[in-house]
This record gives sequence, C-alpha cells and structure tokens, in this order.
Amino acid sequence: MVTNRETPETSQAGGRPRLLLLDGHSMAFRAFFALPVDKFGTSTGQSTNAVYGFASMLVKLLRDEEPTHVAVAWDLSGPTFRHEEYAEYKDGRSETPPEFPSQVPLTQELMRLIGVANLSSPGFEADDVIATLARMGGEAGAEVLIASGDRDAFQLVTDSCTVLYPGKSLSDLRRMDPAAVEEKYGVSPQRYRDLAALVGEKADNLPGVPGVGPKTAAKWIVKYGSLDGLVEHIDEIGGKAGQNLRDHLDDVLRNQRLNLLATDVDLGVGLDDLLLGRADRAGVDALFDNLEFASNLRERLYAVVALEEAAAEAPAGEGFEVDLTVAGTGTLAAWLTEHAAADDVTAAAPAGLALEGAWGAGTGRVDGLSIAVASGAAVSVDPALMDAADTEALAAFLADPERPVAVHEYKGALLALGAHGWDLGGVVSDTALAAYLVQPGQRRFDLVDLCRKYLGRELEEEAPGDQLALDLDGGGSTGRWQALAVRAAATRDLAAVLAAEVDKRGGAHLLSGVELPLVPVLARMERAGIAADRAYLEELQGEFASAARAAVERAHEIVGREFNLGSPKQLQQVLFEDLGLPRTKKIKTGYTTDADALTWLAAQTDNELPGVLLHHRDQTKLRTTVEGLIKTVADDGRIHTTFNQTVAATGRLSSTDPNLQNIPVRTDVGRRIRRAFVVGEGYQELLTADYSQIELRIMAHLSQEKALIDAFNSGYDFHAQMAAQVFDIEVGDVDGEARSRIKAMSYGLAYGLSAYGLSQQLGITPEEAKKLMEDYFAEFGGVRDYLNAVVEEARRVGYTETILGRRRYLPDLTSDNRQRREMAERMALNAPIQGSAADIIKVAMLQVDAALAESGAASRVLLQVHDELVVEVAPGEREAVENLVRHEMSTAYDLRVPLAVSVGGGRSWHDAAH
DNA sequence: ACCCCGACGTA
DNA sequence: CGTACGTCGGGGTT
Repeated sequence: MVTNRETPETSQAGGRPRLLLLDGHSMAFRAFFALPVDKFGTSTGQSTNAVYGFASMLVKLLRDEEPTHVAVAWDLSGPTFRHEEYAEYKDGRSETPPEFPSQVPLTQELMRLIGVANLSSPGFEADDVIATLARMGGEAGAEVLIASGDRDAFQLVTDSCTVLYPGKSLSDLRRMDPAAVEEKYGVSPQRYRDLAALVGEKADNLPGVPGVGPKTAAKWIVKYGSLDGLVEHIDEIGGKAGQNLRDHLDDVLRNQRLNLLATDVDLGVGLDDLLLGRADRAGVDALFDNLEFASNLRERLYAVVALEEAAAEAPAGEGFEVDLTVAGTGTLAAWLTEHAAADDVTAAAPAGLALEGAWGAGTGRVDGLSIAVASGAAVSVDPALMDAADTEALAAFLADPERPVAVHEYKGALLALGAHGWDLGGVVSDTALAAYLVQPGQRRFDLVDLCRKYLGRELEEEAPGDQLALDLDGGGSTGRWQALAVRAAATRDLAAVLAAEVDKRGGAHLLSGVELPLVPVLARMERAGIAADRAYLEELQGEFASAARAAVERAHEIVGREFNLGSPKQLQQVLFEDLGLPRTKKIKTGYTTDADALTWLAAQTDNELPGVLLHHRDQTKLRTTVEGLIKTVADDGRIHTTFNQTVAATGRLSSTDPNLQNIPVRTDVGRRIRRAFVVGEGYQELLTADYSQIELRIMAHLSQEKALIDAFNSGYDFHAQMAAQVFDIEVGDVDGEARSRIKAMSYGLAYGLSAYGLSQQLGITPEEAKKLMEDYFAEFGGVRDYLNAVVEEARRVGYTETILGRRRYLPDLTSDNRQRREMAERMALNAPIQGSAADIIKVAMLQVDAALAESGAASRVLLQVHDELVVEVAPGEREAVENLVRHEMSTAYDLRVPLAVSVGGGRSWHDAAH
C-alpha cells in the first residue's frame, strides 16, 4: 500500500490546534467513483458506496492527522456569486449518477452524529467556506489541513496550510504543501490561480487559452513573475500560443476573477465551534444498521472518535488468522483426522472450503485446495503432491454428507473436483448463492466483495496464476497457500453471516430446499452436455453464409457501391442520405434500421433494398449463431453450456458459452438449427417437456380471478375462451384474429403492457387497444386488482415476492423520475409471475432428477429453457420417463389451476417438438 | 485490448 | 411507450 504521508510527530495534546477541513461534495464524489456502486447498497436498494468511502476516509484522517477541530463544507444547490459574473459557470457537466444525490444527506447525518460540523453558505461554494475557515484557522495559529478534490484549493496552501488531494485511490491522499505545489506545477501556491486561469478548468466550464497547458503557463508565469506581469508583456509573446493568449485574454482574466476563493463568507461560527465533538454512539449504530455496514468500519470509527489509541489499518487478510498447515505429501490424512473429525466439523460449525483451479464447460481442474475449520486450523494442499492415503482421506472428507462444508460457487467446485473423481457431499452453504438471495439484483458475487460488505474485511484479490503470489512472498509459495486458506476461512465466516441475512428475508427454505440442491443437478447437466451434429452445423453454416453473401451482392448492386450491411451507421447513410428513403424512428445515433423499421420501409417504398437487408440480417444472424455453436462443440462431440444461477434478478437461470436458451424456434429456417442438437450415443431419443402457459396460470393463481381459473380448469382452449367472454360470443365463433388479440393482451399484462404497446404489437390504433383493455378488465377485473395490489404492496415494503418467497427489491418504485418509477412498476408486475415460474421449474427439476435416480433410470436431464426441460432418454425408458417427467413437473407446486405439461420426443431437439 | 451500442435470438 | 436474459459485429476508444 502506497501512502505519501509522513507520520505526524506532534500529538494534539497541549499542542497547536489542528484544523481539518473537508470539501464534502468533492470527497463524497471521489468516494462514489472509488468504490463500485453495485457492491455497496442496502437490501432495500439504497446505494452506500459514497457514504462508506467518505466515512472510511474520514476515519483514516482522524486517526493519522489527529485534528482537534473538524468541519465539512458542502455546496448548496442554488446559483453562486460566480454565476452572476458568468452565467455558464459549471455548465455542461455530465449528469450526476442517480445513485449519488441520496447519499449526500446520509453523509451529512453521519457527520452530525460523529460530532463534525457541516457548514455551507447560500451563494457560495464549499471551496469558499473552506477558504474562509482556513483563514480563520491561520489567524488563530492553527495548522490547517484541507481534504479536497478541487484543485482551486491549491491557492490556499501555505507553510501552515496543506491540501490533501486524492490520488488514484481515496486513501491515497497527496500532501500538497508549498514545495509539492511548486514541484507539480512549477509555480508557487500564490501563483496557482494565474496558472489555472491560463489553462482553464473544464469541470467549471472555464475555457483557457487554446493550446496552452500547465507547462507553457508555468513558463510564462515564471518568466514574467505573475499573470499581471505576463499581461504587461503580452505583445512580446510569440508564436501561435502568444496569439491565442491575446485572442483569449478576456477569458483568462475572467477565469482569474472566478477562481479566487472568498475568505470572508459569513458562517456564523468561530474556531471553537469546530472542536471535534463526541460521537452519538446509539445514533451512529442505528445509522450503520440502516446502511447495513459491517462492524469493522464502526469499530475503526469508535477507535478514533473516542480518541483512544489509534488502531492500525487492517491489512489484507487480517481478521482471518488461520493456523495453517501446508500439507506435504503424506500429511493431509493426518491433518484431517486431527482437525476435521466429526467433533470439529458440525452443522453449527461447518468447515470452509476454497479451491484454486479452473472450471467451466462441464469440467474443471483443481490446482490447490484449502479447508478451514472453526477452531482456526486450516490446511492447504496441492493435489498433485498427495499420496494414496491423502487422496483417500480427502475424497472421504469431501464426499461425507455428515461433514458440513461452506463453499463459494458450489457448482464450480463440483465440476473442478469431479474432474479428479471427487464428489462433494456435505455442502450446507454456497456463499455466492446466499448473497444472490439477499441481493438478487446484483450480477456478480466476488468473495472479496462479499467479505468487504458482510465481514468488513479485506481479502487479497485472487492471484492470476502463481505470479503474484510468488512476487508477494518473495519467491516462496507460502503466500499462495496462506491466501487460499484465508479464502477458506472467509467462506466459513461469511456463510454464517449470510445465513442470518437470508433467514431474515425468509429465504432459508428457498436456499437450502431449492437453490442449493439444484446445484448438483445443474452440474450434472453441464457435465453431460448435449450431443451436436457437427457436420450438419457446418452444412448449415455454409448455406447461411452463401445466402448472406448473395444478399450483400444484391444490396451493393441496388445501391451502386459497396458498403457494410452489418453497420447500422453505414445503413443509415445509404437508406436515408443516399437513397433518400423516409426516416424511421429516432434513436441516439440517428434513425433506427431495426427489423420493424425495415419492414415498414419495405412497405413504404418500391425500393428492393429494405427487403434484401432483412434477408441479410436473418441469414447472418443464423450464420453467427451456428458458428458460435460449432466453436463450442467439445471433444466428446457435445456442447456443454454453463447455467448461471445468480444472474437473473427474477430467479431464472441463464445460459452462457453458448447460450442454449435462445436457439431459434419461431421460423422454419431458424428451427433447422435445432436439428443439430441430437440424441447422444447410447441413448434412444431426446424428449422435451414444457409447461403450457405457465405464466398465465400463475397469474390466474395469484389473482384468484375466477374467470381465469375456470378457463384453465375447463381444459379447453384458454385464449379462445377468454376471447369469447370478452367479446360476448360463443367459443365456437371466436376467429383467429380475436383469439390472438386476447392472447397478446393476456401475455402483455404480465409485462406491464400499455395501450400504446398493445396497439403497436397488434397493429391497431391506441384507441382500439385502450378499448380492448377496458373490455378485458370489465370481464377479468380480478387481474387488474391483483396487478395494482402487487405494485402497491411492493411500493410499501420495497420488494416483490414469488410463491416461494423469492424477493426482488425495487427502490425505484418511489422515484421522483417518472420513467424510472414506471419501469420499476412494470418490473414489479412481472417479477412475481416470471419468478414464480422460475421457482416452479426449479422444484420440478429437483423432483425429476430425484425420481429418475430413485427409479434407477439411465435417462438424464440436459437442458432447461425457462419453461421447458430437455431429457436424454435411455433405451427402453421412453414411456416410463415421459410419465415420470409429466408427473413431477405437474406436481411441482399446487396452484389453483392445473400445471399442464406437454411432451414430445425424437432424435433431435427439432423432432422432439410438439 | 477494451467498451458501448444496435440489433436480435429465446422464454 | 412490455419483462428477463446473452451474443454478435461495428465503431469508437485505450
């Protein structure tokens, strides 16, 4: 860790007063960008990264600098005296991130509770407040320290006033004393304003002299003594820069007037009022609880505000003291016997397991393994160095369901260990999964981040390979094993904290009854993969590629020159500039060329091009899809996707590398790709089983709307029945148009559809769409009431909930910004429906997997596509497996309507359609 | 070598 | 101006 600070030698006791002044907004803003906003937030969606960063920076300053007096200066929102002179002052700043403003009052509240004064003055900026206080401090003989990210503060630097300016990280504050300013800018602090005036300040919208940077400006100031001196000799300055200076002298003089800080702001306080007060411990506790800060920061804070002995900053790894054994060949078995027996590893005190290695695409490898038990003992081992006894003892420990273990990324561990032939039987916590249930909106769950957030402890970043570890401990390899053991210990400790967090949110069953048991099922699916017909994929690729090439040639012919059909930018040029076709919907970069727009264009004009472009899009999309698949076919002739369990905010799985949840199905051409997914050797066929209208059934269940429930229970065509009721006709008289309108309406509801959106989709006027919605709700008012109630409840409690209690937090429901609020409302409508469907199919997967195992069948589940399972059926098991899958899927959850399942089989995924 | 955007595939 | 995802190519930046 690099610091530029020297240890202060003077203590405050009896010495000269030390006044610490902070620029609140600038330092909070630095904190905001120094810490990832998505890693610091409460379960209710309040971002806390700026508060946390500001607080920890302040704690560090209080500890290191031991000030006697402290104040934080804040900007107010209104115009300042600088705007009177220059109306464009600070214009054109990029927008404040939405997560920032709400953290300012929280930071101020924290300052108040700690006993630090918050000061501001209408018409002045924080810098002016600081300049005034610095003057007051100087006059009182105090040593003044200014923490500010605004360079204007450099003009205040004197022998007794130092600016602490943030460097790369927030804790890295550069001490800018007169010598440091001189060294960095080549001018004294008194002349810094002159330099800044010449160079300009982009953040304040104060342009300087074009082409003149700090170097030139300093040269001039040194030569002529000051800006005034320079102006006196302005005609002597040669070159382009000199001419620019003469042309922009007004700007420069304006800059110089504006960057002068006011030192006479009436603040109504004296130095005595800034004396560092006592912290309101209960208040700070309550605030930290609300912000869900870990205890670590709290303790560090109390250590300094109580002015007790300064605590050393926790270095990486501190707090995870492990009694480490690095197991050499033949020693692991003994360690396990001594430290990881039934008494040492219990349900109340699970061991932590950490792996070093790699996993993905249904396999993996282990390069290192650590186990940390509750006693503090830990072992690290290189599997390559184990002897037969070690291997046997380790395999037995890992497989034992009676040896509870916490691990971060259970599925990865299963794949990595599985590749060595080891199973993992006693996992009681996956810290990534637990954190996902606590914060389902987060998309990444790093162990390092979780430790910082929930344990308040810093973990070493995972070493990329062995290089870093070697560097760290100077050539040995103990650092690597120590770091791995610390990860194991961290996982062990984190599991307990997260278990409590999950429990607090009513997610215990969801975690231990659904998500955790699903992990081995997913691991087996990934390991199995799905057989691919490579030759056929290559055939398709060639076909799609040549169709695309033909489209390119035809397009070039039509336009009369070559251009890149894949570039929306060039397409816009060709369509709207060169050919002068009618403009489409505006987007950020001009006019859209999406499929809807091209279809519209094709109808608007006689020009052949839009149709050719559409065809080209289709074919290239198919070509790239197929190419992506070919690249992922493994040596075993199968494609092993990765199912991610902690990505989708609603609780769905996602699939990557490749994504097998978006293989084309809607068009005939696209569907051909599904012929490439085939039954593997030794199996009889592929079977697909999917839930019919599961989301609508869930809507019927949740809304308890009798008409929907009856329609599903009758067993007849659901959409036709709904249409019959809306249009008040006999079911037999419902035509295709009426049915599809009602179908779109029903599905749209679950997404928070608007009349406008419905009209777009159905190609009718918004008025007609509005009428349709009114007619629909006249018949099915319970649905409308339910949807309204969902949003209202979510606004009240801050989250939505699925049938299994899976939450989604939506803080934007109370946003002042209409667009954000309405977006959150649509998410709130959709989350319980989509999420409950996800819950149900996850339970179904567990039941199907268990039933297959129970029955001794060799058939296996390969894929999940949100409402569909793909099963590879072993010879002779078709009928039994079909019955089993139907049964387990339809009984996964007891809804108020039946869970209908439809099944099909065939040699390929295409042929298994139904 | 990265990131963002537009576009588009699925449920 | 309908939710949830992942991937690709282009085009801009490092």
